[in-house]
Amino acid sequence: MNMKESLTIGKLAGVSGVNVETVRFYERKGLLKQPKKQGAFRYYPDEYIARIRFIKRSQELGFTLKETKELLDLKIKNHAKCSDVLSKTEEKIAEINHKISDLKKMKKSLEGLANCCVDIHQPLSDCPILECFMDKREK
Amino acid sequence: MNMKESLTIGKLAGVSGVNVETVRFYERKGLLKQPKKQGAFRYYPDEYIARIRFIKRSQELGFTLKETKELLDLKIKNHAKCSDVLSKTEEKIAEINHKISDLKKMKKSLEGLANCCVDIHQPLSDCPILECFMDKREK
DNA sequence: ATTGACTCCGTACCATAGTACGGAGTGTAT
DNA sequence: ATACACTCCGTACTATGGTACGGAGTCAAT
Repeated sequence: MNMKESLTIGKLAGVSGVNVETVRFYERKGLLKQPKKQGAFRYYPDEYIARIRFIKRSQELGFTLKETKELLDLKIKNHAKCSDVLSKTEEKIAEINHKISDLKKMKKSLEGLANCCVDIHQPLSDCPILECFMDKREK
Repeated sequence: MNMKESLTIGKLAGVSGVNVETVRFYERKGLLKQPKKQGAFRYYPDEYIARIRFIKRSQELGFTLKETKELLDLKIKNHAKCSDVLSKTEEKIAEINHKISDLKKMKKSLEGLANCCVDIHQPLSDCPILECFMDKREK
């Protein structure tokens, strides 16, 4: 086996930007499946890199490991179970839309604050971000 | 003091959707400041409700408590320190933009999956979401 | 064939974000 | 005035998401 091309756990962790122990942890949690061992060690296919990066980013976007696993498990195996996948997928899309919408509200609120810094004449509430998820009517 | 109108810790927690202990925890962490006690108990102004809700939602959007505190602390006290606030605010806005952009990528990827369920003739990769943060060129 | 870096695996530890507990005190309703 | 729910505070425990450790085994280069 050519050591330079094969992806051992250490190299996988290195290029994915995580710790070796984290890879093992994800395996235990079922987010990564352990590849068949060739001899005593495991060698990983390249797509594990994208998988690990997805996991990290998904967490930064507010999904737990459990939710991230659900996202990664969304795939069609046969068309019989398609409706299951479809409903779960649509649920996740709705959740994502809600996140995007709330992030946009936070952003607007922060932009208001920034404007106020630029233009001294802008009025500003004490802590503008506080109100960002409130309905216009409630303000 | 009129018990029905004053916001004790239990009522605050109740309407904010968190545990009493969580309110105390946030106080210890500096996310909420302890209001002056009237007698032996604390009574909270109404804006604490919005504050706690903001904290919860901010976490669901992938911000840690520390980052959430930074967001809540973004406010202008005097125009001298405006440039500090401005640069931090712009940093946060950039972070939010990045989140929105990645969530949109996830969403597109899931929409592709959903389409594939609807239209049996759509081609589909094994786990479409895996590639969602990749550059078009890399695919 | 030996060295040195790496893997394996179990287990223990860590930080973050809460949650629970329990005894003492307090507020208010009856 | 007494009952009862609620507050206060410190401390201990929990779940999630990792990190660290250590002894044994392995790979591949010299």
